[in-house]
Amino acid sequence: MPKRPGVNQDRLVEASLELIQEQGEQGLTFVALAKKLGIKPPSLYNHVRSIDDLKYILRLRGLRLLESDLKNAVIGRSESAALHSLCHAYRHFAQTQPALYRMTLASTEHDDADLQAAGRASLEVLLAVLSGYGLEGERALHAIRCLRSALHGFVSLEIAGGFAMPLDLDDSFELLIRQQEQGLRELPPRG
Amino acid sequence: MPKRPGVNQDRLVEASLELIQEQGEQGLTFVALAKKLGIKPPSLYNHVRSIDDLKYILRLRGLRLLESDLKNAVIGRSESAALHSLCHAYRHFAQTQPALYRMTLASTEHDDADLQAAGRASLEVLLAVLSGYGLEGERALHAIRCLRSALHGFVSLEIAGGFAMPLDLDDSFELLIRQQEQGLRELPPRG
DNA sequence: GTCAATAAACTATTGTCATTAGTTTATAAA
DNA sequence: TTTATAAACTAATGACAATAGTTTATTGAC
Repeated sequence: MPKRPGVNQDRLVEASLELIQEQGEQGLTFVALAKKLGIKPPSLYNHVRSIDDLKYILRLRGLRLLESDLKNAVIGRSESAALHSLCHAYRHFAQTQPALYRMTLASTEHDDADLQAAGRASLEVLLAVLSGYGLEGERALHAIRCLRSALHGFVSLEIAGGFAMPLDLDDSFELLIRQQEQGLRELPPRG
Repeated sequence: MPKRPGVNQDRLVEASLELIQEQGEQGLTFVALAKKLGIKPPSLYNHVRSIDDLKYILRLRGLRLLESDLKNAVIGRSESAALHSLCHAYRHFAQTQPALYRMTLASTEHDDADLQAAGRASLEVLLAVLSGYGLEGERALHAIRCLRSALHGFVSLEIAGGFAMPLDLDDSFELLIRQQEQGLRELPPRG
């Protein structure tokens, strides 16, 4: 029973993604969004509860897109091939949608169940890859934290312009992957 | 020739740090800041050019504090001891001043020379530690990028609440350090 | 086809910001 | 004591999110 089939939440999210793609997260305002959709700002409240609600929706969307990309990257691959493909997919996601990536990883008090579930889904993909290295249980979870840290750290520094030295970024990233793989093959002893 | 020795830029920065410590970056407004200082918002423009200018100043302050902490952490230490101490200092900084850490690493179009210099200073500390591992030149720079990525990734995920699994974070961080050290001792071959 | 229900748009308004312009005040030096 | 000026002030503007209340268009029942 849709009454006026103009704007719906999907179109709203789509337009929001375009906005942050063009102007970054700070370009995402109800004024700009309404203009892009051809309606007045207050009408947006028929589709989202608030601008924070909209950002939450985008965050969730980002997490799910990322998980989808990661899953596609490892399909039909295992061990080293899977790891490399996954790492490149992760970086590619952040490079092509930097604003969405930033929002996805933004901290929030809104620790929602859906949000956690979406995050856990990506974790499952990593776990599957690590099982190919014979890692399971707590050891695997600790290892995943290290891998996630390296990936997130690299791509967030990269899209923030944090790597200033005139040195090939692809080379650095390849080294990072090799180091991670080495860390998985021979988990260093305590000490 | 100070005319009215009330608020100056140092007190302003100090109050700003308290504000973001208490309420996060979004709690940093000229209204709140002026109230904390006992003046009216427009008076703040006698000490900073804009709120973005203030955030730039805080970013710079954060970078310099971080560098100072890192430097102190490695003084009188070398190789493994230096690396461990440095990593823990890095994490400690982010844990105790999460909002400032977040701002420090925030992306900016304001790619200022002072900002770059401050960032490079921390890099020098890392370089000094790596030289103890026999790493120099481009190899050292690539290795630094990996180390920075791991550190930044871990602490930013940690302060964002990104590690949801019920698993000791200190243990994960220790593993991360050991993996990084292993990566430095035996730089993995290409392929 | 008419009409009631309602989703989705609208107008008008409020409150919170950052920011600017112009004015007053207090201090330091002459 | 006077003067220059840094640093406060008042008043106002414009962007934004958000709310209240109103209108409009479409759907579905009759």
